[in-house]
Amino acid sequence: MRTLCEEISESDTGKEFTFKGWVMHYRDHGGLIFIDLRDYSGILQIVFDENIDNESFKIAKKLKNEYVVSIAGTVRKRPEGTTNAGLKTGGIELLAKSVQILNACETLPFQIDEEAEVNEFTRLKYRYLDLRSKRLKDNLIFRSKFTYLIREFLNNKGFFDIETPFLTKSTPEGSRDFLVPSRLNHGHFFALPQSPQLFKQILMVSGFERYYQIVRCFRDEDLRADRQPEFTQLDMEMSFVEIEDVMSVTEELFALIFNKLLGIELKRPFKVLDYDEAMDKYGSDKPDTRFGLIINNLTDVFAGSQLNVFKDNIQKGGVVKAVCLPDGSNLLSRKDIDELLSVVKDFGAKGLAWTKVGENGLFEGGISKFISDDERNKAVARLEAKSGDIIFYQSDSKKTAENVLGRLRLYLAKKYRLIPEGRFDLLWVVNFPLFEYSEEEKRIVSVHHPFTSPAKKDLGILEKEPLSVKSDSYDLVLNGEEIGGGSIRIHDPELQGKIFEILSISPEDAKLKFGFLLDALGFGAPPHGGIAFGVDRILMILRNESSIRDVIAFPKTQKAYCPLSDAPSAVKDVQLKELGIKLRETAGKNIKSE
RNA sequence: GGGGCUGUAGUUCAGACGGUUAGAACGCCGGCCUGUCACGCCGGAGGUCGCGGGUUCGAUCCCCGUCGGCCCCGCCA
Repeated sequence: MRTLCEEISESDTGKEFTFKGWVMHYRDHGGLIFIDLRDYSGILQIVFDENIDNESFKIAKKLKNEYVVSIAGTVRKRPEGTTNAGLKTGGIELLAKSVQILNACETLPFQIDEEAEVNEFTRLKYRYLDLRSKRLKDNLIFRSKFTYLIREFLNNKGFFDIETPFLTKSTPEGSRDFLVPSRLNHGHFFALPQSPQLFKQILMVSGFERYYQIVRCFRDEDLRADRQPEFTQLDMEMSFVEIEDVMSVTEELFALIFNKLLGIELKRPFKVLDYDEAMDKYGSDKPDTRFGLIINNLTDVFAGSQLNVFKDNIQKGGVVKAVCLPDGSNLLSRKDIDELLSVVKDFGAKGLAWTKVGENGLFEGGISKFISDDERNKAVARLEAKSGDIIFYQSDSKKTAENVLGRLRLYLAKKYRLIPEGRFDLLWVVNFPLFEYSEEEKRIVSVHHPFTSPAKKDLGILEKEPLSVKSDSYDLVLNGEEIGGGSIRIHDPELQGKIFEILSISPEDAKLKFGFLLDALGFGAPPHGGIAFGVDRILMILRNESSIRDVIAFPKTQKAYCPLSDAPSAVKDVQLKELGIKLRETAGKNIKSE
């Protein structure tokens, strides 16, 4: 019978127990040895005393860090003055009566729970050791509780957990597919799903009405701190619903998660921001609303500006927008301001105009001498600027000005620590455009995906003004990260056909690529809609981590390589032969073995 | 595809104008220690300075290339 380290307490004093786990710390005092024993529940101090049990004491002498042991003994209160407030079991200890070494451990490539940050490649190579650390272990246990809570909630709400294929069809829109060659159909390939989108819609046609899945998705794109080639989505779909129904279930779910896992009561309903307003005020479709630095439009104020960069741009139809950094005069030296210029140039800005706000709201430095009293008073009023602030201006196309200022406000907030810690800002962004024009492809493309329903009110202008059409889609944003998105889908094959037409996807192509969904829509598809959440990203934010790698058990490096398993790797020629595959000459250069 | 930072002992980091034997801390090995908890004290081992080439009398340091790691842009419906 085995007991866990943190299962016992002072009330167990005098009782005998057996513990099994790892030697976390080893402190040899000559005639007395302490070890901190770690199991998945926590830590317990064990004492070996040569005068009390010489047999086990001799074995204890051989123990080293991370040895696996089984130790039996008696629980006792620690002598006065030797308790450890830092440990949950710090008031007690186990006096060992017998000990058995279950397994030894080689010298560690890095210290577990070491405060200094160990090179991530080494940590990934020995991931099993890194996962012994409290931080990563707690993250994964949290993840398990998180997914359990979701399943419990959705099952109670009448959702069915239904699996969809991993070996599926490559689809043209969206991200690059991971391909899997078919041995039985040479020259044909499966694709791993970017998401179960088409299948969950088909499940609605089948009449399940409420579906969910916590499912792996695959996208062969470049990696980032918040992007892995395989990641986990909470995928949901419902029949006979409107936007409000999807939002309502989502909000209830998130309220539950925050309440049960973080002890935080979320305010409901969540804030809802129009896409246009998000772009206008935050320069982003995933605004971080934890801090100010709101972008303001000053185009009307500077319509008659004597500053040519402002005047000419406005005449061309551009905008002048600005953010005000409170106390910026103190925070930034002249050199800092100069450095900001190169920062915003990286963001795509042509320049960076600025003014300091001095006494009585008068402007100093930068472009102040080109600004009239009237322009200044209006700008100060609109930005609610106070003396000591700095105002940064962008005069450019609406798109560029908003993008630059949106990124500038994030940059400034991070650099000058304006983001309050421990705060969670959840909000919806709605009324996205249905389409946008792709310069690269020289055609109209979907902002969300081609099955997203246009907003009812815009159906009349669908063909005349497609770029003005809004969609019935919604994104959920947490602390400036997009953590989920979804839409009401098109369930009318005729409307779906029109959308493909606008996207310049021919009926033949549409049939080839999505034919099975289009067929299904023709057999009594109910109105339906859904949403999908990035599980890893949510966990990253809830756990206050800076990378999703820290909430994934076995993540990959930025080159999509797994140092633990050495994947991907070359395969034997016979394997390729079976698949009917011959490598191109250029592919051979990087092959290391076999 | 592009930009930035980076690679020195098992780990985290120093290092020098280009010049004897490349240092520290932690870890590891050995010894001492009965109340520690990142125990302490004494001693010891441990280095292809990522890899390849070049310049040089001499390169860990300078130059070129290459491989890897992290962050970002593009990309990610």
